[in-house]
Amino acid sequence: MITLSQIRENPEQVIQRLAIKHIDAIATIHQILDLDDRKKTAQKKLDDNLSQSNAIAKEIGIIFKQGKAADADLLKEKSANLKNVAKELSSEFDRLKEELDALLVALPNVPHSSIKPGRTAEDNEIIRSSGEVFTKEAAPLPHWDLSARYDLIDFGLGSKITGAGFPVYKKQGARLQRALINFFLDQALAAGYQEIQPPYLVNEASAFGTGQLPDKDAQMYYVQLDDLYLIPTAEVPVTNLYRDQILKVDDLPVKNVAYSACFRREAGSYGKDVRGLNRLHQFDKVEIVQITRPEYSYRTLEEMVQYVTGLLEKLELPYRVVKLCGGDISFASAMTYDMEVFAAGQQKWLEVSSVSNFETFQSNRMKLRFKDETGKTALAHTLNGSALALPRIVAALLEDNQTAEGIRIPAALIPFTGFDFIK
RNA sequence: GGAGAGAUGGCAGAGUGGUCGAAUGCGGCGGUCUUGAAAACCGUUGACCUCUUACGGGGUCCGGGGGUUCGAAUCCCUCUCUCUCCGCCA
Repeated sequence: MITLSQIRENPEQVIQRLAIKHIDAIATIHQILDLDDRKKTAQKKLDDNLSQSNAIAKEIGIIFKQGKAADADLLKEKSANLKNVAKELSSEFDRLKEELDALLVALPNVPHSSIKPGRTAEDNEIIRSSGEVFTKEAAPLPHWDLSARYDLIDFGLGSKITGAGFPVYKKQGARLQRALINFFLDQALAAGYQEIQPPYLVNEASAFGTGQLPDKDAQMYYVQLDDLYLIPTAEVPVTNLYRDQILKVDDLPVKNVAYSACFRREAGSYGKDVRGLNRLHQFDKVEIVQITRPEYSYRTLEEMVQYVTGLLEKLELPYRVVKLCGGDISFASAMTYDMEVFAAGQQKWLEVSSVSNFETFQSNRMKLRFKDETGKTALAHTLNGSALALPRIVAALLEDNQTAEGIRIPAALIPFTGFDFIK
């Protein structure tokens, strides 16, 4: 969530930036400032009251030690009166604090100054494209036809044992999937990331920390019996590893990579690009997470984009880098780049990675701080990105490398698959 | 799932209901000594909120929440987590 000091220091700027995300925050921001003032006043009153009570308690302690217990009665009465007042002051303070927090938690992150105020994905800015979009076949097939032809993925079987959106990978399809996971992890390791294997279920505090709660609770599967959420991305457990921590400067940057299955309910998205692997309830993803000092976070963001496009180049996939506009950027993000690959069979660009800088939005929620060389503590910046999401990569690999004889495997992947052709 | 024990500062580990934000040790930081380092010695070392231009105050925090009391790290209730034993089991 946005920090109070951010709002106090420059409320106009916060309002203007939120307008880029198409949020009219004028009333809310003024309400926040007003509540904050009232909260402070209430706190001062309460603190003064408690201070008096503390003094009296100490005095009574001394009297007791001197063995003059009877003399304490008057003070006791005085203290009791103070306590009655304190109760009211305290509940007033709590009420204001709750009201204030509720407003703060509901506000999305302030976008970076460079973010353009577009409405939809149509308005996103294409930063760069990798060369030509190739189509070797005259009439390339979509991956769902290819995976049926070569028996790689069985959607019907997944529906039978679970439901729609839970495909079963088979034979070379399953091996390709495993090869990609290993390839991505090895690449990340070589780039200096530390490997993590996180839990796939998280508690409420974790889901809140990265911003899934309370905003996107309909997106997560919830296990009611144990009050746990299935992770929609490894970002949630891997970032929350550092919740309530004060890191040393030497610990930064934290660079973690994790493979995990991801679970998304995708409520409300039925009928929209849901064919084949395009949108699933369960999918595999390798995620990179970084925690940096504020002054380095945007450099890190660019570096992460470079890293991800490097992967796409090794996979020989045509891609483009898209910078999201205000209307398309997520609740928690200050800046996001999407990487898209071209799937020849569908003649469509598919989003395979989303790399974001959250600045202090997540770290403020989870109290993730670092102590600089002068001994001052400050909120760290958090970033993450898919590197990469498997299903759409598989879709593009199948569609873009199809030939009449079968499907070619890119050279970089062959050591991991153990085969160079799908027949 | 059943029975028991526990949760204190970066770590280890004391703590009688009263001046305890908390002994002590280790670690960290600064200094003395040294050509330099180590050792030794001395000092210092939590987070958050808030008042004040400043100097400097006040408040909260001993796993979370609630209660008893003039006063709680210490007593009571409750939740969570950890450990030990038993049961079940990949």
